[in-house]
Amino acid sequence: MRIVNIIELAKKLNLSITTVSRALGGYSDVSEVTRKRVMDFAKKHNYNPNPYASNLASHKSNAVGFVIPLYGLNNNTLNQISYFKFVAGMSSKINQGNILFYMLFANSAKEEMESYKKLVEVNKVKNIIIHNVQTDDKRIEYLNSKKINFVAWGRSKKINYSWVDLDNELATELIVDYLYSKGHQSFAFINVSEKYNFAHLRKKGFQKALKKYSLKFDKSLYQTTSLEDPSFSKEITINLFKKNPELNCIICSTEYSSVGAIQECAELNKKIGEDVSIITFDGPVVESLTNPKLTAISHPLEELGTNAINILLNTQKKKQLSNYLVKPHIIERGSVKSLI
Amino acid sequence: MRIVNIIELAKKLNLSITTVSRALGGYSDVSEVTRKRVMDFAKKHNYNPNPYASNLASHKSNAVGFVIPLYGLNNNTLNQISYFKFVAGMSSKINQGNILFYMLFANSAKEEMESYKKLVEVNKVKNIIIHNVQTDDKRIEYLNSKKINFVAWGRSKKINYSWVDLDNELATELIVDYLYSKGHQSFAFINVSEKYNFAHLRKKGFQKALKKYSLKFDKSLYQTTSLEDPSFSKEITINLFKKNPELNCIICSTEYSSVGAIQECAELNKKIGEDVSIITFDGPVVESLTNPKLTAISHPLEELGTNAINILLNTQKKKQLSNYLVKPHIIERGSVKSLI
DNA sequence: AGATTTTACCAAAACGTTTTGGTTGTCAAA
DNA sequence: TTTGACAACCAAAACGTTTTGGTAAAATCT
Repeated sequence: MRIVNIIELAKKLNLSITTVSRALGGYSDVSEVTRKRVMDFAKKHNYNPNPYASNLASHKSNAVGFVIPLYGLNNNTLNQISYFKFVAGMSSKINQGNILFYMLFANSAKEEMESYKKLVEVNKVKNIIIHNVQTDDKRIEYLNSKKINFVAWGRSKKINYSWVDLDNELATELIVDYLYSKGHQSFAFINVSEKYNFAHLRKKGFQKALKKYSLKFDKSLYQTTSLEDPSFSKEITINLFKKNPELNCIICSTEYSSVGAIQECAELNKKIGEDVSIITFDGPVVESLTNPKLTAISHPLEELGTNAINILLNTQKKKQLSNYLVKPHIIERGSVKSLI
Repeated sequence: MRIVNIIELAKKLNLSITTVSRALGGYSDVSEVTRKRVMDFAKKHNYNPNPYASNLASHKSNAVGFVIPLYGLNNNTLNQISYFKFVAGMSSKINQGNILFYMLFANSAKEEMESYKKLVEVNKVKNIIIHNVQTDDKRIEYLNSKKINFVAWGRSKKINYSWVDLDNELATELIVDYLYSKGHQSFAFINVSEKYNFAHLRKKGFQKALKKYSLKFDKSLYQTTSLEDPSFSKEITINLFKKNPELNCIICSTEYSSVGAIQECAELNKKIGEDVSIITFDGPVVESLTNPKLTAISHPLEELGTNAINILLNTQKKKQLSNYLVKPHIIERGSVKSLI
């Protein structure tokens, strides 16, 4: 006697389909006594409304969409694992609520935009999380035009949307605080091109912290690298040492650049954690696969994902912009030598 | 004048809804002339059948489910990136067809089994891809009892299901072929515990190839390591060199073990590609982040994903078991020295 | 030419929900 | 006692497809 649909459920309960539906849906025109009876009975028989029927009838799906690009910068594994961890952070919320989660992959810019359209027009998704936001982003334009509820992972310079982000400014500030507390007063910073807003913010925090300790911003110790090429950051490291033979401390903005720095230090026979201190933004490689593992500023992608979906589901009801700035902290792994 | 559903489509075409539906569905009771007219018109107006309506009406959902574990062995980044790449391989097929793709995450064994049940009972998914199959797997039992169409990524010892897998036996055979062709006749093999079937097959291929060249299987050169701990494989490497001071060639079954081997070689001042040759199974770390990058046997996860979903969608119609064995090949990156 | 099969089409039912637009009965206010 | 408001319920329509069970006309066979 397995009850599979709302019709059988209503029959057994001696109620109309309408009342059962509205009891389950939390409407106020059902008495509390009846509601409890319905809910208990539904739970007991493990009734789950057919999502296809329910989406069809209600026009709104409680689905969340996410598009992962597999081209350009995002074609590198380290970036992909970021997406993975971010999505994993969303998972518990998705599992709890009865939420459909649609993840699409895009192999080109064109496919990416089409994926968003597919989410909206085919899958009828009303909630979307986007990332790598540009100022004047076409996706935002589109999503607004379709009145889709969305949250961005990362901030562009012009913000008129809900977002979550790492506090990149605080991150570099904490790094400098930490290094200073270990007696370091001179350090190179291998950052990413400032056209990326997160890199801009990291530089800002870096300079702010320097000022705090009355340290000078030395242009020859500040370098930017492309986002993907480790060999390029190796060259940067070579040049840094050439220009500054005394250099004994490097801050890296990406895992790739720290891998490059590690390799060059090995070649120069400089021991990390001894002759040279390296501190970086955390990630899967430097946390366990480099030798030595690197001291890093945390980059809690799961937390970002969790907050993104929380905000998404809240703004769905409240219709009000909201945001969350994740606070990082230092994770010591011994690649920074104390000079005191 | 945007056409959004089949009703408007039929009206504009001066055909019945039935005929439009059947033309699009590829039924034979529609003339070729009409079919072409319908298909062209539908394409021109970017018509996509509402998946909820279509699943509801047809009782068979064209939805595909996939569960990613985030606990135990699968909690390590390198394993997670495997899932990611596998899923990415499925993506183009999913994007093309009007397929709903459900991806769930599980933080415990209990949650994992529940995720499969959720896919089947709540999401009404009829097609599922599973992985890490055990002999006598509870999931298979469950999926069979619910008559769910599924494909496994990987084979257990007892197979009565459709599957895709890397040809692990051929992989180690090709590795030995390659090493032999470079003049190597003695090599260590750091494998994984044979309780994993893929490791068993890799050993089998290894031994088969040894026999081919009349080489002896030297027990002291064959070691197994845990699947996650790089420091452990470092110790194994130490021991290998202790017992076999002449050792100049190592085969690694996982990225972790090759990272361990690399680190130990560095400590012993043995140059890779010169003093010691290393060859491994390919992955994101050894392909670009180690120094040097390692020569490897390809491990095309995307291809596995693509084939898995192809088989899944085919078996849906034909109701016949099927499988696909992906052929690997050597990718030279200079970590193997030629002795000839 | 008449009978049969095949081709090409269609109206209506079905899928399992949600939503709309009610109705009925009870209770308080007039 | 009538009126209005409210609480608690329900029948039927709607959502956009697919499928079922047809029909009429054309083609083929006897």
